[in-house]
Amino acid sequence: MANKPAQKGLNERAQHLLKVLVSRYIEEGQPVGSKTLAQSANLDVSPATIRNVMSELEDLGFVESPHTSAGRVPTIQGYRFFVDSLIESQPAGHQALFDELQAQLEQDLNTHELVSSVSEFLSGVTRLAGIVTLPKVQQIRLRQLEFIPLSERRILAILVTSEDEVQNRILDVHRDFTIDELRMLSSFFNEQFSGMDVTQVRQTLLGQIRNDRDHMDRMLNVAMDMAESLFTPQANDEDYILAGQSNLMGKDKLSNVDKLRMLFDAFTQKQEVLRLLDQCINTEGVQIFIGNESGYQIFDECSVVTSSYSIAGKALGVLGVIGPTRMQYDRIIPIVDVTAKVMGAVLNSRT
Amino acid sequence: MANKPAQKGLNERAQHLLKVLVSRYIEEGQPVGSKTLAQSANLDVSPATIRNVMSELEDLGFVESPHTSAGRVPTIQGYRFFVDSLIESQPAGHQALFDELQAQLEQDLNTHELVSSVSEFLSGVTRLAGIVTLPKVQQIRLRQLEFIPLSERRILAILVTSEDEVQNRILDVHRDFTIDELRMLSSFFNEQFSGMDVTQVRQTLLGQIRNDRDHMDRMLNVAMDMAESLFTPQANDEDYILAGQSNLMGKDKLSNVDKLRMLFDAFTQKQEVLRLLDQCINTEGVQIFIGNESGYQIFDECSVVTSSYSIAGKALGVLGVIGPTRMQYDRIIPIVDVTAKVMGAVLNSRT
DNA sequence: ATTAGCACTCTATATGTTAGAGTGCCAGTA
DNA sequence: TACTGGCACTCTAACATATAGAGTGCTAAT
Repeated sequence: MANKPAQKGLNERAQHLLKVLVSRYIEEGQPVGSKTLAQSANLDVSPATIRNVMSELEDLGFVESPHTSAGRVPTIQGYRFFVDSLIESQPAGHQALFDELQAQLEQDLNTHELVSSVSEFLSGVTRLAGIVTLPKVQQIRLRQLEFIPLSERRILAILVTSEDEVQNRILDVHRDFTIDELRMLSSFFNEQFSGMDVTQVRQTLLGQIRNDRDHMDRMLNVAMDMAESLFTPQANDEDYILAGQSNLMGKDKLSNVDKLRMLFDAFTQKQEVLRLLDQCINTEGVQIFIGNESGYQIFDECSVVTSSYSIAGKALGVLGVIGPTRMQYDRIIPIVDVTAKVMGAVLNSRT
Repeated sequence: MANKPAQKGLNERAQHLLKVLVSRYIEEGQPVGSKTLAQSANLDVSPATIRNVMSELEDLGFVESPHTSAGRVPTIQGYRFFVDSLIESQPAGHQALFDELQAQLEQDLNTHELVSSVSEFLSGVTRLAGIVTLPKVQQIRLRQLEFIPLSERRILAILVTSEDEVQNRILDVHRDFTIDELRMLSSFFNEQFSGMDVTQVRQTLLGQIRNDRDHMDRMLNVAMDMAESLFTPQANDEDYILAGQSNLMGKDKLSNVDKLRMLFDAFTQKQEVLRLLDQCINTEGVQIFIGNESGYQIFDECSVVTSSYSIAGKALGVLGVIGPTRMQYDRIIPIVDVTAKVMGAVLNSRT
């Protein structure tokens, strides 16, 4: 009566055993046998019974055996079930650590430094690779815009954002501008758009163009053209900062040179990694990709644990850690979770 | 009469044999035995004779034996002698490659992109890690300087250099400045210093301060203060761009995980690597560090081949490759050499 | 449903054995 | 004196073989 199959033919005992098995394997890195398991799980059953259960679990695809006499190892599906249903995350015991992080971040850092700090924090605490994307520029507010003439037909545009971050872009334009003209332009922009976030600016611009472009004077028309190229998102908006990648060296499966090399190359190329991270940005809470679940071959032997960080409810970027599939999920998950929250809080407080 | 000891007791035949031995070892990666060597060197002597010579070479510290029956391997001293006296560098056969490089660099790249391109070129052609320092800012000419007020007591200074490179620095100042004041300041600076290189600017400033600071009006005094913090070299002047570090993975001795990991960490920390590179900047021609010669433990199993690149005779930075001690010096050395020259030429042509 | 018992499988480890490569030295030769 | 052939010696890498231990799956008994 009590031991009815709980879900998908996995009764409570089987779940408990799976949990203990995965935990032990994560700790030891060795296949777990029936005898060991019988001792670890406080179940008062014999190894033979365990063996029967293991056989079930193997049929269902949660564990597998490297070879005949070698105990069992969790499969990706096994990890997945473990992470989804069996884990009880320690509600972040490391309060002191996070206080320290927060204190550090509240110093006068620019965005780049802040992102680096967080990435290094993640890598340091987890002893894995930490990764943090730069905040999406579109969602950052414009504070100031200035133009400086460089040479004939080249203008340097300087955007100062609410984060004290400065961006430079060189514009190639169709004709010369006098200094006065440039001054007019910049004060026009500053009056109109200062304080708006970049997406808003873009939308406003597009709206104006549609409505009454014909009625505007030539000067304004020029301004519109400029602004368009200025507020078009640029490739370098999409970037991340990685820390502690060397932590991945010599980690069981990853000690395979070729695998590791492909992974490191992917970190340098960035696009593939970015595509994966982009998938996470609009997801609430912690997201986990185990092994090939991500769909990217490079991460075959890896797991990626991410969470998005946000300001005023708007997700600005993604952070997380990358490590071997055999990682301490129960410890890592709350760390990533809380780190994202701390980062969001710090970003919010400096608005 | 002909076979007199040439130098340090190394007669011509011994030198020839050392050369063949090192070449073969670089190619094959296997200890070279007397029989093999007797065949490879066209000397018409028996293996027994070779053995006698090897014994000498071993006494002198040019070769060593991993174990009793394993042939000989060059020592660091052996490589050194090989590189200094025995090598005949192929005078850069790869003309086509360099033409391609030059063409690529002559596109409209900013400094950062240019440096990256060169680093990737080096890594691609040599299949080792390429490294290129950013040009020392001090030796770059100032083109334009602008100030933008950010908030009370904070001013954004923008330096545009002759390379179309833009640098931002935020200045914390003691009092507020009106926009007009800032305008005055910037036009003053531009009149005085535009076209000078940053070192010159600094020197001029120091001179003026010494001479007649008291006689200047308050405004100029302020300007001087600003300029001082503005033209003080900053830490980020010292930086490099590394490419193809993953090429170092799985390279004989470097397959040792711990060694490789230390090396990768050093690349991330940068300071140690930078200190080594800095030593090279004022050296004419190609410089080579073999194994522990560099004095840095991290490079124990590595060789570093560098050359400085310069503009109008002034060395601006250093480029080179990093690889295992067992690298094809005869091929690598001219590549590094010519690359430095091409880079210098390109930088020169865009003045 | 659970278990003890047993035969079976597979790995990891140790132990030999052997072939080959290479050396160093000695005595002979030009 | 400079070279060489010959030989005993050493060491490694590769292969074969044996053994202990871990763990399984099945069966028959509870």
